Amino acid sequence: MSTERPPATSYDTRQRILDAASEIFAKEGFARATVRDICQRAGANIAAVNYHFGDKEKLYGEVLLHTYQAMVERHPVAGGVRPEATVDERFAGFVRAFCRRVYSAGPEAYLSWLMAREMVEPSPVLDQVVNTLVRPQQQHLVAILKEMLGPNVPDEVLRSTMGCVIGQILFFHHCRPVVERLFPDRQGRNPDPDRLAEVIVTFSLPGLRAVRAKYARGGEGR
Amino acid sequence: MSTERPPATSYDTRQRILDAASEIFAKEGFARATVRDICQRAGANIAAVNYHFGDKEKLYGEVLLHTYQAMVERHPVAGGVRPEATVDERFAGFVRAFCRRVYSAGPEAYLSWLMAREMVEPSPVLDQVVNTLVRPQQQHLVAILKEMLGPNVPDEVLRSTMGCVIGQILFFHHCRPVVERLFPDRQGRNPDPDRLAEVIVTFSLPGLRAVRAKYARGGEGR
DNA sequence: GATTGTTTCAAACGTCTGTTTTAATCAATA
DNA sequence: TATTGATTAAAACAGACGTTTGAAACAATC
Repeated sequence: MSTERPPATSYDTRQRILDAASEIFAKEGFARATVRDICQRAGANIAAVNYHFGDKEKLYGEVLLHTYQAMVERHPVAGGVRPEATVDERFAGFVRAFCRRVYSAGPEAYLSWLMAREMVEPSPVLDQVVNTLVRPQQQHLVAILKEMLGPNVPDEVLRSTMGCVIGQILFFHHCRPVVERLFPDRQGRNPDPDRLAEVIVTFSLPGLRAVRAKYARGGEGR
Repeated sequence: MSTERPPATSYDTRQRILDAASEIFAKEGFARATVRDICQRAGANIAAVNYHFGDKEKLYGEVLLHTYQAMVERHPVAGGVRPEATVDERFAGFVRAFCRRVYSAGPEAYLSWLMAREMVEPSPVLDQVVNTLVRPQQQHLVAILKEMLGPNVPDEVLRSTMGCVIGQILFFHHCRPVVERLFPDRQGRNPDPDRLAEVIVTFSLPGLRAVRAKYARGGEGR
């Protein structure tokens, strides 16, 4: 339409490369993914990556940022629960949204795979991803947890508790190869996000109350 | 001493390569680790890997199996708690032993790194590792959980609960790059295994009782 | 229609990797 | 001491990879 942005054809190749790259990076990882594969799937020439993105690493950076951004918009952190709801409900909303992110299927699952790989082979963009995209999520959860655990809980316990919650959510994703081999009958099937979220909430709420009770001093314990 | 085993020198190179390889595979991953680096660190010739192990992949397989085996012997699954102890104590022992395995330092940490990489890029030996080394650990935990959750709990819930427990333990290991960037003051420091285990037990016991209560029918509910 | 700047293309470059080769070295046997 | 088999060593091989090159194709401007 306007003359300010690059013409349609070039934008298309750029976008096609981004799409192909997000799939191949997610499935193969940065090292095993080849620019030849990416360009072939995108129907572009090998030189296109260097022309449009500079090099393989910058392409990867753009893929990771875009994919994470899209996922945050697709599954907002509150999980559809209004801020006026009870803490327990907001907690359940957070867990449900997170589970839906992690246990999606198809192209929506690419982010989970990319991030899992980042945990083992961090790339230069991870700093930016954490600071601009992960931190808001973490702050949302910590705010909820602070409300649930009371004002006296030390920061270290708050962090551990946060780890307990997120760890439960991520387990079946991060340990999938082991789970698949332990239970071959379940092979290839993702856990149902909402049912998993329900189990995690059932499991966590009493634990959170126990932690609160442990640190409730000064007339807080009922 | 005896003439039956290979002479000392050759055994030494073989062992030196194994040691060097476990470090480099753990730190760099299978793909980024080069046989040149491994042989240089082992003080051996490049051809030694192929001579003693066949190829890079077989060397890796032996490294993973040996490392896992050593860790199982170093931190037995019961965590020093006797079988006559209460379920809660045995549960705490399991969690503590697992935490100590995952959050060791130095060469003892190699297994955690190797396994974390396996979760993202499974190798052919993973089948054997899971079946011969992981499964006994899992069965030990499941036996404890069955005792804690009662007979009526469905297998799927049992599995989810197991995931909740292991997920909590693994979080700070599997998500270390994110945790480091969220809390730069904690950078480089592993969580203290025993304190983390304590938090996880405190957090989990009430959750486990809640799950038990949920599935306690037929005169079980008090 | 000529010109300019952008985008595509095929081919090649240079590097790094796992592996193989072939000869040298070593230890033990006869 | 001569011989045999196992081990080490240096060098080269063959393939894959990210990147670059230089020309061709294209679109927009004058």
